[in-house]
Amino acid sequence: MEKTDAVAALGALAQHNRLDVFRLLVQAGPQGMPAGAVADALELAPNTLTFHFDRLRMAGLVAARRDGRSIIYAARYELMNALIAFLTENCCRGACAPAAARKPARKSAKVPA
Amino acid sequence: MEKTDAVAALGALAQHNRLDVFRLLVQAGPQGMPAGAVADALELAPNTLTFHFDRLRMAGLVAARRDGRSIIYAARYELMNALIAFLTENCCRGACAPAAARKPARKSAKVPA
DNA sequence: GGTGTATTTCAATAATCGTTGAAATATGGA
DNA sequence: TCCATATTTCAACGATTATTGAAATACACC
Repeated sequence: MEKTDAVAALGALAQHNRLDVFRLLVQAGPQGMPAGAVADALELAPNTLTFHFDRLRMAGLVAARRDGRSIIYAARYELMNALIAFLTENCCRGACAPAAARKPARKSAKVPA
Repeated sequence: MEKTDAVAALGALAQHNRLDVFRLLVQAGPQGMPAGAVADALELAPNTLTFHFDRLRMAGLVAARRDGRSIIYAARYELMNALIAFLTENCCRGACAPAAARKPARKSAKVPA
């Protein structure tokens, strides 16, 4: 991951509403959630939410697909893991060794339900 | 870690110069680096650097101590690890299980040199 | 085609952010 | 005390950000 991408991802997450949105999607799992459901859950105006979705999407943290009238947003775990790897990979000049100990989250996973 | 703290930490890292500063300190290890050395390494004006140090410090990502005329800044690995834990701990409703697999970086470590 | 729902676009606004320059403060040494 | 170095404070500026309201677009159903 490039530094510019990391700054973009960090900036996208560095806002209360967007962090809420992202964590909601992270918890929703790979199948994602319709925009309207996110709006209801977080009590955000639909246009405000579009603005935040855009920023998350441009940072690569979220993917969108249409399903009928709804647009389904889903977290992109790959990018979250890349960001975490970027933050830890140059740690301590080897004085502490967390990067190797970390296993990235699977890109996608079977949903229990 | 509270959401507000996470937003503060993410916001502190979401800027090119600050991300450079933080990563430089992360790589410098627990003993830290004088402000002037950081300014030289990144070619930043001293007052600009103070501004960024302040933001990193207020976010808890960096600690400062005086040594003679210099002020030594050091990364706070504990907070970096707390942030990573916060981002991953609610992941996927258990669909992927990265949080348990991650070991935090040690708070401080002996420096090889 | 027409209606209702879901989401996005656009324009406007206040608030915050990053950088600069000049001046101030703090420390160590002669 | 006086001087040089290291860092911080302050005021100002243009740029970006988050939110709002009104209008537009996209789709499904009748």
